[in-house]
Amino acid sequence: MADSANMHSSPNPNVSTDCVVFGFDDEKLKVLLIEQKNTGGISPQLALPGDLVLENENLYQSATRILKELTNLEGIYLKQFKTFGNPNRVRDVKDQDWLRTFREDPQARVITVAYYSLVKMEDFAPQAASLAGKVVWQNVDEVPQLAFDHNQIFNEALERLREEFEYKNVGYELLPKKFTLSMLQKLHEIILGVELDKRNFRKKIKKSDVLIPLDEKQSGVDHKPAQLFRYKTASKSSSI
Amino acid sequence: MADSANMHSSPNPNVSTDCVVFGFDDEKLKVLLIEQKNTGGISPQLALPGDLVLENENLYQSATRILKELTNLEGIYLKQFKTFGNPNRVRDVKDQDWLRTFREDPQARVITVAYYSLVKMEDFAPQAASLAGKVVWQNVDEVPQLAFDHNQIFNEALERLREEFEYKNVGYELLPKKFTLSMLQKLHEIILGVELDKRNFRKKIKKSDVLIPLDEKQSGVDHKPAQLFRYKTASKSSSI
DNA sequence: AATCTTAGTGTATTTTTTACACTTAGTTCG
DNA sequence: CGAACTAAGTGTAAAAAATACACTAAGATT
Repeated sequence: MADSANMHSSPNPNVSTDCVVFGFDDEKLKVLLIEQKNTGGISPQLALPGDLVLENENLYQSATRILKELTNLEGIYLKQFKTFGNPNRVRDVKDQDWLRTFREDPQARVITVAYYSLVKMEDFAPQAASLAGKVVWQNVDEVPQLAFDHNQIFNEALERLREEFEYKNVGYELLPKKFTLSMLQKLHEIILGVELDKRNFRKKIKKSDVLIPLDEKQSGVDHKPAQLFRYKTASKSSSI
Repeated sequence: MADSANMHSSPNPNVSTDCVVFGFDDEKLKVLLIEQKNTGGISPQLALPGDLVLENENLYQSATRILKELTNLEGIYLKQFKTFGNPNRVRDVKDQDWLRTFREDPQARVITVAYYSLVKMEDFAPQAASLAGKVVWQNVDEVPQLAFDHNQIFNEALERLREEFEYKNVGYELLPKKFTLSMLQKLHEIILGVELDKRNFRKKIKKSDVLIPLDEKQSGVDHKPAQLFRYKTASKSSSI
């Protein structure tokens, strides 16, 4: 089947993973993007962090490795949400291979498995590395045109993130280990774009029974420190 | 990076799609499986219908094409739900290549994009074709050991199907065009494994406002014919 | 005309969700 | 060291949603 173009090329597609990392501070929901290293004067294209899957890693390992390599972020729970595989989603784009360390087969299409995540921005300080010249936190409502079909991937990730917060009523493994109820509430407000009542929110969370109170309080704040919580680890095997 | 094994093999993975087609009659929820053509006497292995993605089709096209080729089912809405890519999920298995028309690179791993669907069994009559020797509707609570990691894929599909019915309260594009409220209720009961109250069910559906009553009634029944409905087509572009 | 089968409908009770305001613990500043 | 500041933490009443429950209606079959 199909002996196309160059000699040693197989028809097998390249497979990559892309990460849509959402970050929140006390104001806005943002998304982590990377920027090309040496832009020759012209406006640099932004993209989601992503790269090809290696031969001996599973998809989740690939996503975490690549995120670490490009942005130095580690210890983040990533959730697979969709695989994008239009035949021309990457192949057509000529001069944007800076986003991939190495196209195994430059003739072949690229199918990408997309993951998303959510982090508190102040707990993580991404640093550009490898092929990324720069990393930026971009407001989700001000995302410019991205490389490839990354706008589509981003949009679907945002949609899924919001669904996750509406149906299940908490963002499960998507948060740092320890957090306060106010942080959690703020998060819901930012993501869903609504204001919530403090007492009702706490009632609901309590009843849903997904949090465990820790023997520990917030520190380093100039007011009454809040109780810290963590999620009950249902610990879904996230290794595929 | 990795110049492994045989000469013309690239490290690019094979990519396939697998379909978990759920069927319901008035009793049970079933899943469509295929069986090897010429089993040499020994017990034949069952598997989900699936095969490699071709060079110039997108993933959704691939899934529908393969489903048609193997089981002759057509016009079914398929929903992508997860991609499975453990490095050894298929490579290790020796004698089961009957499930793939042609392994582009027999050395390389196989990453599979999984879809699920739901059909009313009487509206569709699957027929084995191509490499499938036989197709069977298997009760979801009596699924035997399947090829590869297909049990895992099946289990996750079932989980997702049930979630879909709990959170959104209807199975959107997953059903045939026209149906009665009793059919829809029966479906919910079968999928969720519970009994529902007729009046309350109708109240809820009515309020959720996802159905449109048609100018048409059921025919061919020996009792009062029921009103037919269809879904409001939000018509999500399902082409990727 | 009588019988059979599933369609189709309303109300009272319980549970869940919402709206709403004050006290408490710790920090900072004078 | 006390006063003032800041966010944490808590309960109750009203509204809305979910549940439990049983009969009449329409068409087909005898």
